[in-house]
Amino acid sequence: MGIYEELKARGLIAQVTNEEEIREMVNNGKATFYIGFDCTADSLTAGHFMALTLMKRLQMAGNKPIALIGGGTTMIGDPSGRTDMRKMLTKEDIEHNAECFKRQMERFIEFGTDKAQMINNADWLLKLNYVDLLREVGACFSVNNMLRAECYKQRMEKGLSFLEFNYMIMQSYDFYYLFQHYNCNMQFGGDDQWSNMLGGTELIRRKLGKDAHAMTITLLTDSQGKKMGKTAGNAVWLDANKTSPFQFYQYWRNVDDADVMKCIRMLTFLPLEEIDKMDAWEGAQLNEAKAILAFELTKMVHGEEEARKAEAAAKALFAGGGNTADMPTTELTNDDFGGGAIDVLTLLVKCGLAASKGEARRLVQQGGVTVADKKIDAIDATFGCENFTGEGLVIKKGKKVFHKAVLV
RNA sequence: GGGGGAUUUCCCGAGUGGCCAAAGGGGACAGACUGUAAAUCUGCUGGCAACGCCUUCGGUGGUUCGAAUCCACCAUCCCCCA
Repeated sequence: MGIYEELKARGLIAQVTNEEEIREMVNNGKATFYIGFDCTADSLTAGHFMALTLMKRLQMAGNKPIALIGGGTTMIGDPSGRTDMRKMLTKEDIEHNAECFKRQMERFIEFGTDKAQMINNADWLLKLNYVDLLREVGACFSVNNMLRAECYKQRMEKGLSFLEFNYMIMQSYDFYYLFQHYNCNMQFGGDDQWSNMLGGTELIRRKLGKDAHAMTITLLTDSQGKKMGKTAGNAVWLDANKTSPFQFYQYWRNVDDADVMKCIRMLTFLPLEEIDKMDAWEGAQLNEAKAILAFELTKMVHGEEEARKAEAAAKALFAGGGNTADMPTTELTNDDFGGGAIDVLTLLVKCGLAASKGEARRLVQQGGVTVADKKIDAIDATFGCENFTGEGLVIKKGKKVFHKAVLV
């Protein structure tokens, strides 16, 4: 089975410009493809992860990946799939973010002369001259067509600034540029990028009379149709400081039944035959599939050791037992124990388990707080400092949030 | 450039002088049930030294005993005409 068939079997392919030609290219390692990453934050997210795995898969099949850091396009802001305008980032922020992206990608994909390349589109986009650009590529775009593009649809109601309207042109220009200077003949991206990507192939055809290809990756959505990789509106980050390996593990450990197999298929590198066997699993057995998913992904992102730790921590917490070693910990000092003791509410706030004392109070009143295996039912409960020495005290908020407080 | 409309708590959205920390929904969080799942039901959702006090309804000033609500100016966005 060729890589193209494998991608298809994994459900990764959403749309392609020309299936026959693309299959031929990628299966024979003849593609030099790029995926763009706009640096809107200082860490990649679980959403980018799929693109990274795709890069890796294609690289393993002999194709040459180009990771394009969007130092230039981020200055504009992609309006695709958004209902509001992105916050404008400063140049300094963008450069900082680009650096962070670079470091994370390097850990994951092999870069080097004949391997993968990393390029920043700031190198050419920021130098563009407005009038020259208008004459060179502006003439090739039909505003009528652009307005019909799916990526602008949502914005026709709420308003679209001229700045963002130009995003498609910038992205198209990238492809045009890479095609000429890096022999890049294919672009990959999320399915929401389809119209932007077609802008590129169209530009190349018009300007150079040559064919370039585009393929989109199925967006990873849950059974409700929402994009995955977010918890409570916050992204699941690949940076261990922003989302700890344990939290990362837990995110995947807790996906819906309906989504596990899809995630395993799309995100892990487990052989397809193995996955096909797992397809028959149902009910509680899916719990095991979730553990596999979580372990595999944590291993890829944070390394095997961290993955084992996260797994062990999860087992210890949910299946009973002690291991508190890898639990998020708050260190308290004697100052926190004014009269030799600390009250629950303050403790919860100190540990970041509640944003305010009011919230802490609610948690306790609703029976959501357990300290050292005892449910706390009084909001005025206090704990003496002697409880926090040594191993410290384990605080449990709800069913899944564990935290440890120690006196130092 | 001219005319009209909008801006409310995490989000959507009611509220048009006191009864408003502000309806309703969504989301989040917690409880029950479970498999660390979903669905369902319940509670809860500004802060605090808490039957009270403080901060919030785009911004700044003003009218009033009293303003999310009225007035003025500013900002941002939308619609119509150019």
